Amino acid sequence: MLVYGADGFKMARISTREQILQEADQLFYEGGFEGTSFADIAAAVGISRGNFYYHFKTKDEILDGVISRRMEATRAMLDAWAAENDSPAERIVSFIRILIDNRTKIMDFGCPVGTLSSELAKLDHAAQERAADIFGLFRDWLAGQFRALGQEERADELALHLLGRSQGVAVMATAFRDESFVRSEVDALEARVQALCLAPSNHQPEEN
Amino acid sequence: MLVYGADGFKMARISTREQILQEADQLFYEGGFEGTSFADIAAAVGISRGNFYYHFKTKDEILDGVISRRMEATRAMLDAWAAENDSPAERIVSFIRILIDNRTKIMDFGCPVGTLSSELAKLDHAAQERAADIFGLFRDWLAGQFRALGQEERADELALHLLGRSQGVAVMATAFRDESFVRSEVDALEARVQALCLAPSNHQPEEN
DNA sequence: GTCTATAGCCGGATAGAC
DNA sequence: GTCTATCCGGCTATAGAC
Repeated sequence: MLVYGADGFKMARISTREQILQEADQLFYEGGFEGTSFADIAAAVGISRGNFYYHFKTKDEILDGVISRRMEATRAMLDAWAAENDSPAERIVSFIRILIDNRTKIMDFGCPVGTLSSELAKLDHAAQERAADIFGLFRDWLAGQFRALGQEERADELALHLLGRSQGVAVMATAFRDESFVRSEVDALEARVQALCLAPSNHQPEEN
Repeated sequence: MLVYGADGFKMARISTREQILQEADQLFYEGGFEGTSFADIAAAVGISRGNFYYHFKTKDEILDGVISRRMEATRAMLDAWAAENDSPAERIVSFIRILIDNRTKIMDFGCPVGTLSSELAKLDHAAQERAADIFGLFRDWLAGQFRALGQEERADELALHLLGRSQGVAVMATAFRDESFVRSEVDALEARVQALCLAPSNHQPEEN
């Protein structure tokens, strides 16, 4: 399928399959997996439902593709954060800042990873584990940064804690549709990372 | 509808309406609102689908009833915690402990309040605000306890923080199906409350 | 690769007998 | 209050023409 630029001139060749995954990714985020129908995706892409099945046999196949796509995107984002920042503390702060950068969407739809994982858990869906693997990427990457900060022993614990904190922020921001809580928690988390920097060898006090 | 006890003798009269709400409450928690059909609820109650509509005209009406039911249950639980414990610190610890007491269900289905609120947000459902009001009950009650602990200024902030932490724990526990993280976070939160007790007048250090 | 047409099922919702 | 029977629409999925 050909996709034309805004000037109607420059054009890029994006495979229909890729376009389906792109739209499905967004729709699954904004409307949930169950809440999104084939018709919704087909309409967003601009193809017929019939054509759809040429590319994906079942809805689960699309979900699988969407999760793979998110895994790839996550890896790329983590690599970029590592490349853009020299210190592990700055890298961790890059992670924390996604809460600020994406606050509007988070208030409307929550965290893409957390909400998908929770929905699939309730559906008792086989792909729930794969969805949680996206959390695994963040967890391992964050643990690596904490190790580089000198937190050898507690690296994984700190990574899980930070992931959990960010999930809590996302859920509360969605529930109350309030961004002031996002900001105060982000400030507290950033202060925490700074404190770990200054005294890396033992347990750290934390303000919130 | 008559409900017989295990001995087949003693019996209690529970209205069908109440029984529907009871089953719907559990099914919405375990399978999600969208994931639960009228047929599911009717089967759980043991009535026909047709009979159903005598009690509730629409699915949204059931949701409304379930939320009201949860509000009532929450108020009763908060009152009980207040009655059972003399100190505000012990009351707050009662709240924290629900993560331990319900850990098995939380690992399977997450937090009933958080997951419902997130699902309704994605569905852009009118009842999302009412679902968040359940959080509001916890928020206000916790803030009251923090005020009693001498945290006049930061009472609401601390309440929101604690609510968010518990939501983060629930999401991570569901994603990784791991309860060790639940325990370590609960320990950290309890220690935090103790610290607030000992030095109530200023910002508190926190271990996690 | 893309379309139209359609099968077959299941969802919410209604009518009316008992 | 409870039932059976039924409508209608949307859903996933398939068949086959172009």
